[in-house]
Amino acid sequence: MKSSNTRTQILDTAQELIQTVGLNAMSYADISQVVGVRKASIHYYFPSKDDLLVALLERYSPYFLRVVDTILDSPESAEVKLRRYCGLFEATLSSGKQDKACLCGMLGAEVKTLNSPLCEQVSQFYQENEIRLTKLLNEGVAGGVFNFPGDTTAMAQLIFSLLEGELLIARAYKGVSHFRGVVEQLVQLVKA
Amino acid sequence: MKSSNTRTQILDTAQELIQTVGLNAMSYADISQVVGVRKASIHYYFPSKDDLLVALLERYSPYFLRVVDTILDSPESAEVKLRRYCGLFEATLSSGKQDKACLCGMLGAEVKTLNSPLCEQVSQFYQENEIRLTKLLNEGVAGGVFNFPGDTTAMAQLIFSLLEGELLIARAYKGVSHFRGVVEQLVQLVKA
DNA sequence: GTCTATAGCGCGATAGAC
DNA sequence: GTCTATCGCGCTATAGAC
Repeated sequence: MKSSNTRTQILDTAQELIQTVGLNAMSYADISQVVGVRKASIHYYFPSKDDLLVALLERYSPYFLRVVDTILDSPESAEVKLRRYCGLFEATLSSGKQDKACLCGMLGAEVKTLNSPLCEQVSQFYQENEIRLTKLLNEGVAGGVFNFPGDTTAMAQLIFSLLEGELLIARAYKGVSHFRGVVEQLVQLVKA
Repeated sequence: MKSSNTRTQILDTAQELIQTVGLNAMSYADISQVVGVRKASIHYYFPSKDDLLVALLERYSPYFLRVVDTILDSPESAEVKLRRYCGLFEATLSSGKQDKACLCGMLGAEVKTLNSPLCEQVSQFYQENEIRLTKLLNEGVAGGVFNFPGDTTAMAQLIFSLLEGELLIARAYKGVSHFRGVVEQLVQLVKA
């Protein structure tokens, strides 16, 4: 269908814009210009901006987590899995014309301007990532690949915050090279 | 002077608002309501929003870095210094009515909407923090308090990204307890 | 489904009285 | 310095023709 294609284009464009400039700096007019339809057409698919954002998160979060699950289920070593997980974030950073952050990282900054169901969706995304990272770390520790002090849950939280923060810092500061250096340091830490 | 007092109130309010909802969600009207003067009066002190933001950064960055320097110059152990540095971020999170992020962390998310002199000020802040963290880590390693693989520069970048990211995550997710858990994990990592 | 047209509001910013 | 008043713009959103 042509209609669902427009819908997808709107979602894709909105996501890219939010990941670049943030939710509060993105407008229907911006989307309109990229997709090539009028603002009113966007309202046909997503009556309010909240509707658009809900649809965006309902698409983004399961997709991202499914990719993570694929990594976790792969036959690679825990170290490779961790590198691939970090690679998802690096790919986000350097895809597109401008450096992008994680969708939910951007929304984390703007979280106090969201209504509560949306907050819930964002924090749910964080939680699901931490759960998967914990599982990954547990595997690595059990297999003798990883060895670090403290507990895996706290370490998973540390890694997730680090990646989300690093995406924002790298955008303003040194770009991908900064990101890669930090990931390498992280891998050293867990292997030690 | 009464005038400079109003100016300070405007800066304080603007900073708190940006650290809570972000630059693009904050308006002169919002500041006006808190300070109790009209929008036009704010334009008297800061003709444009950029002027306000420049003044804000010129006040925030040196102040924050001076506090960091005080910590570095104290006679404490490297571990205590690191904990106190992290404590600066925790204090930011839980001061005020709502959870706040670091000013430059918020601006990092919105960096693609800033003009280049402002970007420069933000990335300068990141750099100065990383420099001081590197120094702190070097001290700890030299004194035998810290022991971790990899190099201190990358570790400093990791810690800074972690703290900036954690402020954003904790605001949406589990608040101060999440933050404290991650800091504790970090301290374990560097001491190992 | 997509369009034109427009309502209604909040924004940053300025002019000029006091 | 602070005010009232106002301009011009961009925003979200809606109504109604095609």
